[in-house]
Amino acid sequence: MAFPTISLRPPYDFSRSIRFWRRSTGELCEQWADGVYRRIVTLDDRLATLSLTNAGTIEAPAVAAAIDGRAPTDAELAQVDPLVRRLLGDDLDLGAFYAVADPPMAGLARRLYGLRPTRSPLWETLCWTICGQQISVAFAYILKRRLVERYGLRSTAGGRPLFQFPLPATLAAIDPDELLAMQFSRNKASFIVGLAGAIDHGELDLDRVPALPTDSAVAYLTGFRGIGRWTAEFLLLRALGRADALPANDAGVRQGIAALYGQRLAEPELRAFAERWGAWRGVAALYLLASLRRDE
DNA sequence: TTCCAGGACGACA
DNA sequence: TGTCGTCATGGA
Repeated sequence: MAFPTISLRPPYDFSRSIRFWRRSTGELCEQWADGVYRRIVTLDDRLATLSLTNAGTIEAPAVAAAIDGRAPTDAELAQVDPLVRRLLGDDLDLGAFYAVADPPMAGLARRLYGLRPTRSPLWETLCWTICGQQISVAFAYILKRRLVERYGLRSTAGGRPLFQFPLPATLAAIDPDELLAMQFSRNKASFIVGLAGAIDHGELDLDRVPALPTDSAVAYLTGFRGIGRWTAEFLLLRALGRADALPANDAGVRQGIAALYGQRLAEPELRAFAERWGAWRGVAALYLLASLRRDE
């Protein structure tokens, strides 16, 4: 069956970009198997499974899109096109980043040529980031998986389970003690249930975040309990692809700089160091994180 | 055993 | 305003 293709901004390495955030095979809200990326999306207020496969090259990138395993209708395609572009970060001009990279970063960019990490929904990413506060990534994946399995909406795609991340209203209604039993810390349980409630009550409006400049978005988000500066910056980088959002307190970013530049920097020094990348400091942070992975 | 992971918060000076 | 203790778990 032929699926419509969506042309993307070059350079773009689909496979490398999809793999970037996937550091666990236990991820339930997205799938990457047999060259197909799948995620539950909302079209016309109904849930559907979006499938993407590579249909181009790094210099002429394109993806083929399917909805629920079939070709999307014209009306669906009109919604899928911008959704896919947001998901794959098509607005990010890697060529412009590569042009401002200093020699070590330029070397890293050559190694990771075409990497433009996939984005994920704000609420899901916010919860994931809170799961990841302070603990190892591996354990954070375990926490997220438990949350999704218990409270998410299960479906099946490609013969495997695929979940919609639990809605704020669902998590707002639970007793935080339920999360303690799943090995969430008291703080994490309180943060997630509290933020879910803030969204459910209209106090926290994640929909307004994309329209805010990065500094304003950080200020807005850190006004809520459980969201510190690292969480806000990491969220903006991962969920919205904000090129200038630098999670300077990130252990991985610090490691990446130590490995690439031989300097172990604390947060204030790291922010000053990152000024060399200007408005691309967030993308540089992503490349630093990628540089630490054995499979890259 | 100790330290460190993709930190945040509250108490305290 | 800046520092410190605490929270939680697992791997090195």
